[in-house]
Amino acid sequence: MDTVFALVDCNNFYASCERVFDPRLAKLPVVVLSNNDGCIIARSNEAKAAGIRMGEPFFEQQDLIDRHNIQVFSANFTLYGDMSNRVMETLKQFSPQMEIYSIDEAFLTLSGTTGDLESCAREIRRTVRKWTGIPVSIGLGLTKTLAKAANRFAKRIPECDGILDLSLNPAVDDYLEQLEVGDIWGVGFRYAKLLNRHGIHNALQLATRPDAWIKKNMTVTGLRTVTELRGTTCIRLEHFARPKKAVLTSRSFGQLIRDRTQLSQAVAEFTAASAEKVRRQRSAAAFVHVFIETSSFRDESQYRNFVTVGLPTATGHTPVLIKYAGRALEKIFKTGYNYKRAGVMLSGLVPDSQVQLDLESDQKKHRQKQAIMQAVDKINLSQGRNTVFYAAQGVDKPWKMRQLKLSPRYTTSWADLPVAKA
DNA sequence: TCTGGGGTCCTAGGACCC
DNA sequence: TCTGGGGTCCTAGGACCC
Repeated sequence: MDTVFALVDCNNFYASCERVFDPRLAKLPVVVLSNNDGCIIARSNEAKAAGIRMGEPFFEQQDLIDRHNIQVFSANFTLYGDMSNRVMETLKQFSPQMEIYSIDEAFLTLSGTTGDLESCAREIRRTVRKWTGIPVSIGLGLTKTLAKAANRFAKRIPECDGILDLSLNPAVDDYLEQLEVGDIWGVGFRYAKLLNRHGIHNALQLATRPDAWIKKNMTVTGLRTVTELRGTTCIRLEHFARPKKAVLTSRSFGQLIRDRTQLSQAVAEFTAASAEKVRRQRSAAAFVHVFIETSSFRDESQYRNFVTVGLPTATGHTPVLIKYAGRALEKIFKTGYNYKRAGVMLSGLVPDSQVQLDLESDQKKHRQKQAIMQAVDKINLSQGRNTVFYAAQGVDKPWKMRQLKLSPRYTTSWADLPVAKA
C-alpha cells in the first residue's frame, strides 16, 4: 500500500468548456481569448496543430485563424468557473484528500498498489468525462512535483491515453531525463536559462546536483523542487483553501479613457468587485491600493502610478472602500493621458470577526452595514453580477471590456439555457 | 484599430533599536 | 577621525504558478 499524489488536469480547459455545449465544435479548432479579446489563452489540440501560439495577441494571428477556420471565443469566466466546480465536485467522490490547485487542476491522494492506481485513475477520467463532458489527464507520482511531471507525459504521449503512473515506475529516471528543466513545476524561464548556462538541461541532471549548489542558485524553493524530483515529499497537500492575503481586480479598457469621471467610475467598479471577493472569504481590508496606466504599446506619452491608502479600521463595506479608492485615485490622476488600464487591490486582510470596534454604536452600525452587504451579495449571486450596484460605478461604462465573441452562460443564466430540439 | 488577469513566496538591503 | 555586534521589521524586486 502506498499513498501517491495524483494531479488531475483538464485538457485545454476553456476550449473544452466551449465544446461541451456546442457539439458542432467537436472536430473544429477552437481558441479562447483573454479579457478584452486581447490574447489567446486557450487552444484546442487542433488549434495547437495549426500553429496558433499561446499568449500571442489575437489580431496578430487573425490570418492563421481565418485560414484554418478556427472558432474564436471571448473568455466566459462565469461558464468556466461553474464547469470547474462540477469537475471538482466529481473528483471529490474519489478521494477525501483533495486540493483544488487552480481552475482546471486538482491534486488528490490515492492509496493502492501499482495496478490498482492506474485503473483508479482511468475510472476518474471516465467519470469526469461522463458527468461533465470535460476531458482530463492524470499524472501519478510520489510527490506533487513528480505527479505534475507525469501529467505532462500523460498529455503528450498518445499511448498513455491520458494516464501515467510514475509512483513506483522503474523507468522514472528515463522520464526525468526526457523532461526539460523549464518544464519542471517550479522552474520558470529565468531559472531554466541559468541552469542551461551551467550545462543542466533535464530534470535528471538537476536532481543529481548537490543541495548546496541548488540552494545557492535557486533558494530554498528550488531545493524543495529538487528534493521532490528525487521522490521525497516537501510540498504538502493543502486540503483547505487558505484565505488570500490580498485581492486584486484590474482590467484593460475596451476603449481608452481620458475623462476623470469615467476613470473614477471604473475604479469604483473594480473596488466593488474586490470588496465582494474580500467578503466572500469573510475578511475585511485595511489598505486600498489603486493603480492606473496608459498603454505601453502606443506611441504616445506614457504614465503609470500606484498609490496606497490606509483605512482607519479594516472593512469589507463597499461604499467605504469606494470612498477611499476615490481619494487614492485623486492622488495619482493626471489630465491629458489616454488611460488603458486600472486596478484596485485590497490588502491587510483580517478575519471579519477580528475587526476592532470600540463603541457600542459602532457595533450596531457595523452589523447594519454587514447586513446590507450580505443582501447585495446574495442578490448579485443569484441574479447576476452588478444587478445591484453603486451609483459611483456609473451606468454607461464606455470603458467596458470588449467581448465580441462571448458564448452564452449556458449553466448559470436562465436566459442562456440551451434548448434541446426534438 | 486590436497586446490578459490574479496570485504566492523568498531574499537582500536599509532603517531602526539596544 | 576612528567606529561593535546583534536583532527585528519593512520594502522592493525577483522568482514562480495558473
